[in-house]
Amino acid sequence: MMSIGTLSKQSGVHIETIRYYERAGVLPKARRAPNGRRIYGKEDAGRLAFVRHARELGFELVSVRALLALQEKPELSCKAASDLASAQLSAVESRLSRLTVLRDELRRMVRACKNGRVVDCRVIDALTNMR
Amino acid sequence: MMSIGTLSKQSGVHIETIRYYERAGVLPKARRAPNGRRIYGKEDAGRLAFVRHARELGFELVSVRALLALQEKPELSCKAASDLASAQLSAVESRLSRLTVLRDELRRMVRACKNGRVVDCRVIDALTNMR
DNA sequence: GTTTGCTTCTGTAGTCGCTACAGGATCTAT
DNA sequence: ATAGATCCTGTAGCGACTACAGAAGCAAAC
Repeated sequence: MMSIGTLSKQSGVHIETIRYYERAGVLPKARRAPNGRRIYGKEDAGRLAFVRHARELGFELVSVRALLALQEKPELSCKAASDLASAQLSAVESRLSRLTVLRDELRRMVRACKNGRVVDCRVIDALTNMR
Repeated sequence: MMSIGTLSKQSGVHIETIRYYERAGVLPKARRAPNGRRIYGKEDAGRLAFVRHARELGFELVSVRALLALQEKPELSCKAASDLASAQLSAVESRLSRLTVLRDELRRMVRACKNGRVVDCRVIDALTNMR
């Protein structure tokens, strides 16, 4: 049993974000103490961790909700979960390859600029005369 | 000399985005025809291309504004431009390494889920019992 | 017992980079 | 003259937070 502040410190998730997650429906409506304050148990900490981890993996909140819905019906096939993960995987792979191209271009840009004048600057030049 | 619609088609940038860029100060206030409509020349198309390319490289609009300000003072050293590009480069590199970790984890998750039941599903499990 | 200061509450507004209208004006083509 | 395309401004919406304002409660020092 802990307050929202404790959960926040423990998880590293801002208080406002925890409340936002409740509003957004990825955390259940929190139990309240008689004074109206939210109280959380271990289960809540686990669910918050689940949400955070999914977010870090790039899942959007709609996908997180979908995964949570699956979790609550353990008799179903996990095809849907695996489909979500596959979709996520190809999104990540395409971001990776795009980012690799960008990194190479930025490296070239930085290397080409050895503190000359802006008029000779390859950084700006690279952005201006592209393709 | 062209209309905003033509510039939009030519550049592949939405009309609304072009107007937004003007509002955001990364495109100059457009020249207007007597009827009040925006008209653009080659120079504007070039600047729009600059902005788009910088955005695709992950520069935020504030950085784009900074790069444009540099561009207008060609007598300065290009250290500032190169600093911006270096910052951008390390941001991209850290995103890359994070994404690589995520990709591996997602691959493991997908491989581990061979359409069993949710109760055995490694996708959800991987998100729940992490670290 | 009161004052200080911390935590929490709700509700609303701001962020970034667009995107999508609504409602009106104006252009072009038939 | 009329239809449909294009343009204008202004405002609101998106996602995933983040940041406040103003009120209430709580714990501890004085």
